[in-house]
Amino acid sequence: MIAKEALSIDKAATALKLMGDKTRLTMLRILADHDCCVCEFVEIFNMSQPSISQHVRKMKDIGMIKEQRRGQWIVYSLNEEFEGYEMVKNVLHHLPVQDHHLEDLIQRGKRISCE
Amino acid sequence: MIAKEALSIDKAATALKLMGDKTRLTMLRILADHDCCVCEFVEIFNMSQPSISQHVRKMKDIGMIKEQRRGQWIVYSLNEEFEGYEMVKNVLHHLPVQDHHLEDLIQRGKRISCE
DNA sequence: TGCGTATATAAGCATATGCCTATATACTGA
DNA sequence: TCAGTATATAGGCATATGCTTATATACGCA
Repeated sequence: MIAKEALSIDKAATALKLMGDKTRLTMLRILADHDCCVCEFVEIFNMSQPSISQHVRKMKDIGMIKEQRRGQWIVYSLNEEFEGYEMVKNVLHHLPVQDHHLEDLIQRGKRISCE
Repeated sequence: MIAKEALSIDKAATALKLMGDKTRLTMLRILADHDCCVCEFVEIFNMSQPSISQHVRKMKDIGMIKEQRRGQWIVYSLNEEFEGYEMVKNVLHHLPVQDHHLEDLIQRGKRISCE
């Protein structure tokens, strides 16, 4: 693996730095199982909407996640075309499932995206 | 895997943040194959000795790498006891081998550690 | 014991990061 | 077209980060 599809140190460091934030890392772990929109993240993290938007933007800017407009909402998901996708997936597999956040959303009637 | 040996988001984020720096990530990729001491890193990165020491210290502080005094030198290596060791190893496997740095060291007669 | 080499720590500085509030833009539906 | 909801951007602030130089500490050897 190492030789053929190795990711450059630079690109990997950029991706890892983004993953090194607790909020973004949790977002990514959620996205590994469920697409989400910004307003859902706002509910989950109890954080201002602009803060969430900025986190999302950073990950979108490097291609780590992708967006898809669905009516009024913009739904985000992991980008399988991302050069570091395999690495990201690998990392996320070491982390605990974050379904409780989604279940909480549903209970509060705040779940938007339908998959 | 996910359930049993999952790393907490907090701990993973801390580890990933440290890996998100190009210098430290390169160090780790080197350490995946070879033990190294601080003065070798100083040569490799062409950076001040205190800067290298600080990078090393951060990784040592969270247990990601370990030290072993060998005479005059302190040799660093990946810590297999580190809770996130598997994740770290996994990430490093996605990166290109950094042997050229070691070969360069040897050519310049600056290689210290013997393995 | 004292010099030379290796490493660590302290202090300072410039830049990066993450959060906030205020405001702009985009889409939906009446 | 206008109100309401969702998202993005701008600007500001406090803290974190990475680097440097200066200095302290630790070890090996004459």
